[in-house]
Amino acid sequence: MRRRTEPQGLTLAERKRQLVRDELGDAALRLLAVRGFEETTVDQLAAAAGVSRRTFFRYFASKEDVVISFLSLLGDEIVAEVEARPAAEPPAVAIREAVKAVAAEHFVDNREKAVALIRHTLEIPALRARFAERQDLLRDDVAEALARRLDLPGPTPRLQFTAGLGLLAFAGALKHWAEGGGLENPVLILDASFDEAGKAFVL
Amino acid sequence: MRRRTEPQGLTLAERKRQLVRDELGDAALRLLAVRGFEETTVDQLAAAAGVSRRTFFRYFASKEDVVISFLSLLGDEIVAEVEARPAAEPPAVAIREAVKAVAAEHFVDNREKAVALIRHTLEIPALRARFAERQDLLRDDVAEALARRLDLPGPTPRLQFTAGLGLLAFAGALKHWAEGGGLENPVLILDASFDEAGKAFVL
DNA sequence: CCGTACATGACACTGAGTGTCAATCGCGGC
DNA sequence: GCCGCGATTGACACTCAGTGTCATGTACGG
Repeated sequence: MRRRTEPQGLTLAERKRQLVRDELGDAALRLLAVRGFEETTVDQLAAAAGVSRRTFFRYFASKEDVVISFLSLLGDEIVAEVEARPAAEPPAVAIREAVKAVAAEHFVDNREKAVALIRHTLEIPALRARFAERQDLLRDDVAEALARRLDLPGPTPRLQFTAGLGLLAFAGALKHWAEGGGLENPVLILDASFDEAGKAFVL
Repeated sequence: MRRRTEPQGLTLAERKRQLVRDELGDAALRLLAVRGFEETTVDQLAAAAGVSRRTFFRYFASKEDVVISFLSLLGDEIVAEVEARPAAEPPAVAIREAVKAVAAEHFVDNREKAVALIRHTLEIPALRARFAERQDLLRDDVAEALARRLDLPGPTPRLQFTAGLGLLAFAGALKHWAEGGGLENPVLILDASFDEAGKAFVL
C-alpha cells in the first residue's frame, strides 16, 4: 500500500478511497495514450488499476467519467466562486473573475495532466459529447448562482445567456491553452477569450 | 443505378424508406408518452413500428436519434441558410436571420409534433445530453459557414462565439416556445431571445 | 425472364452499466 | 483481546445498446 502525504481531517477510509480514485484516473490516462478511448474497455481500465470491473463503476458513473471528472470538478468550483463574488459586481464580471480564479488555482501546478486531459476531451468524440453535456448542466447551475447573488428567485433568460457565453469563453480559452501546451498564462488567455466573447453579437 | 427517373423525383424505395422512418418516429413518440424514455427498449420501438430490432438501427444510429433527428435536421438547414445570407450582412445578423427563417418554415405546420419533441428533449436527461452534443458540433459547422461567407480560411474565435451565442439564443427560444405550447409566434420569440442574448455581457 | 442492387430479418457477439450477495476489512465498544 | 457494525470489495448474473455477418426476399433495369 503506497502512501503519499498524510493530510489531517481525513479518515483512513477516505484517503484510501481517494487513492483508488487517483490510481484509476492515472491508469485511464496511461491507457488512453497508448490505445484509443473506444478501444480501451472498462475491464482493462480496472485491471490496470488493480481493482475489479464492478469497483470501477463504484468510483465513476461511466467510462467517460474517468476523464471528465476533473473538468467536472472545476465546474463545481466555478459555481462556488461565482457565489462568493461581491454582490455589487455585474453578472458578466462575476462569471469572468470566478473562472479566472479557478483557472489560476488549478492550471499552474497540474499543467501536464490538465493539458493531456483537455486534449483528449476535445479530440475524442465520445468525451467531447460528455463535456458538452456537462457544460449544459453547469450552465443552469451558474445561472442560478448568478441569480442567487442578486437575490432573485430564479435565473432570468439574460442570466442564462451570461452563464452560457461565459462558459463558452471558458471552453474556448481551455482549448487555446491546451493547444499551446499549457505554456501560456491561463489568466491572460481567459481575459482575451472573454473580450472576444463580448463582441460575439457586436455588428 | 436507379436515379431520379421517377415522377416526383422520388423512387418507390425512397418513399418507402421515408415511410418506415416516419413510422418509427411516430411509434417512438407514442411509446415515450406512455412509458418513459429509459423504460422503453429499442426492441419495443421496433416492434411498435413493425420492423426488426436490426432494422431500427439501419434508420437511426441510436435510441436517442429517433427523437433528436428532427432537431438535428434543423441544424443542417440553419447552416445552409447561414451560407445563403448576403455577404454584406454582419455575422450576428446572418445567424439571427438564418435561424428565424428555419423556424418560420418548420414551426408553423408541425406545431404539435415539434412541441412534443422539444419538451421530451429538454426534460429527459439522456435526450438533453444528446441535444447538447449536437449543439456543440453544430456550433463548429455554423462558425465555419460564417467564415466561408466572409471568404476566411477558417472560423475566428469571435465567429465561434457568434455561432455559440446564436445557438444559445435559438435553444432558449425553442424552450420558451415549447413551454408555451407552441402558440406564440416563433419569430417574435426568437427576436426577443436574440435581443436578450446580445446583452449577455453588457454590464 | 433474369441478374443485380438493396432492404430486411435472424443470429451471434462485444461491451457498458446495474443488482445482488457473500467475504473481508477497519474501527469503536465491551 | 474479542466482537459486532458498517463500509468496501469481488464474483456472478443479468439487461440492453449497438455492430457484423449472412441468407432470404423483392423491386427494378435490361
